Amino acid sequence: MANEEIRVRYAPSPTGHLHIGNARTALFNYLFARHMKGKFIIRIEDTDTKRNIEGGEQSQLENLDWLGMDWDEGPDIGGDYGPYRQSERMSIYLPLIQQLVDEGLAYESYKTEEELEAEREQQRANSEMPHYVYEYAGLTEEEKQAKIAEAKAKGLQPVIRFHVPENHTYKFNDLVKGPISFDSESVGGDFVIQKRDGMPTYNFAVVIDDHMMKISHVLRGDDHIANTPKQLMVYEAFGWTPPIFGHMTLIINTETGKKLSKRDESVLQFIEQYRELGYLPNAMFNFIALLGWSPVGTNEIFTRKELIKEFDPKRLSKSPASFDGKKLEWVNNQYVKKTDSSVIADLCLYELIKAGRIPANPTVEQIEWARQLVALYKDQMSYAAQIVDLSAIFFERPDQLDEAAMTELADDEALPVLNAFRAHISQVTQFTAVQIMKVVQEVRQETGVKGRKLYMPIRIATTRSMHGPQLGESVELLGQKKALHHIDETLAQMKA
RNA sequence: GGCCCGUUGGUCAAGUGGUUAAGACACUGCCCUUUCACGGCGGUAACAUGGGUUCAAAUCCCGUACGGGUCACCA
Repeated sequence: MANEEIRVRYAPSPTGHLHIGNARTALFNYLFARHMKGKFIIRIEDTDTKRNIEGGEQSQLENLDWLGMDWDEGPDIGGDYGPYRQSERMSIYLPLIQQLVDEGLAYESYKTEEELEAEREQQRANSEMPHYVYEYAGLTEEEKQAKIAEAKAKGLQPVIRFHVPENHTYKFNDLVKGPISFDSESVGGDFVIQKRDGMPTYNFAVVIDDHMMKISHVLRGDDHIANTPKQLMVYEAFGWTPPIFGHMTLIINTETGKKLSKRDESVLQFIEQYRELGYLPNAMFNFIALLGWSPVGTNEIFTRKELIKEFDPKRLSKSPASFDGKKLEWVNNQYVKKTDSSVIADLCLYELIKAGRIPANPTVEQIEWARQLVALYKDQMSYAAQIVDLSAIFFERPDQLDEAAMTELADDEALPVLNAFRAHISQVTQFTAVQIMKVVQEVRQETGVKGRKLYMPIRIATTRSMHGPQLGESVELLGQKKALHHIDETLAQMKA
């Protein structure tokens, strides 16, 4: 095993969009593969035909791609160990299931779901752990056959259950958690390996595929720990060597302290939602890599390349990772600031159009205007969708001025400043930031007012707010007409 | 309930027997600045708990408490 190629996989079921938790699993597998110069494989686990959704696989792949992960083998590109969809691997599973049955390691089970549910109900009532009870216990071979014949006569379809060995301890050395062991009694009885509809179950198919695809390491969520002994049993039954397992802690919601649940609405859970808000893929990649893993130094901002270089599964955390949306915003802002303005502008343009702030088919002038707008806010923007609120003063009808603003305007010097500014600014032919600031200087000379007493009234009157980006640029983007209109409204208000 | 796992500042998170117990986010002070933001320099604040082991324990062992995961013909 030691010299064999490192091969890891991300194996989603196509039941929905790419969830943060899954994205993280994929990402760590990806980093591990790239770091070790091994292979990263994608396999679709679609054995639950009822839960598969239209476009689920496509969405998973698209979002991985958006995050910047590439894979060496997968359902879309094939590979030497295909097919890469479990639903297409029936011809591999079926003979192996039969083999176990022939060897007496698995058997047909006719207990119905109702019976099983009743059984579990009863056990819970007795405060026992719910578990399957061997249905042919104490029967002779003849009696057993008779029971099977009876079930068949009723038209019942069996499932295939795996015989769980008794008095056996299953141990593995987890890459993240260290040594873990389970007694065979603790897995809940003989488990199903083939469902009534003929499909293999997860715990069976995953073993077959990982073995056939020569997977060397399995990095997955904590929630799979309890499945591991079952899988080890299957490896044992076939005489195969299991891969190395590493169970990563789950991502929890800081507010509730619980595992991020898809129904949890306090946190956006899907990669697509962040994409839609204008988050940058590299920032998401960076942030997700820090969820349950920490680099050696104190730096937290890494390129994909650096992360590949730095990644070490030994540094995967043992305690739960908490999803902190504020931190994500900060990380994304770090990226926004250093990303090419035109990229940010395009994302913002999309958001502005979506918000109805600019038309769906903007003119060249409108696009240019939007670019200038974005440049003003780039440094403080966490993600592109924020441009909509940040730039509200350029779109919404001016609100009432707040008390603090009115206090500023109540100053004796405010009125002369505004009157002078209005007189000059209405005459400007080239309405640019440079010209506007020139006017401000003229007002200064004319009135003798300077500093805050000069700038603040102008800022408030034009942008209708005490705060905002650079004055010249802001007023330029407002446009002459709007600026004058705002000034007039303000003057009217001051007289009232 | 059984079995598994975890517990360092408000929130994350380094730390693997001897440290002034990193760093980040958030909060906050000062500086920069016409304002906001960005940026720079500071600040407040932590080893769940009780027993061991040891010259020495956040680090190792046991118990307790709290939290989480899992117990499907879902993955």
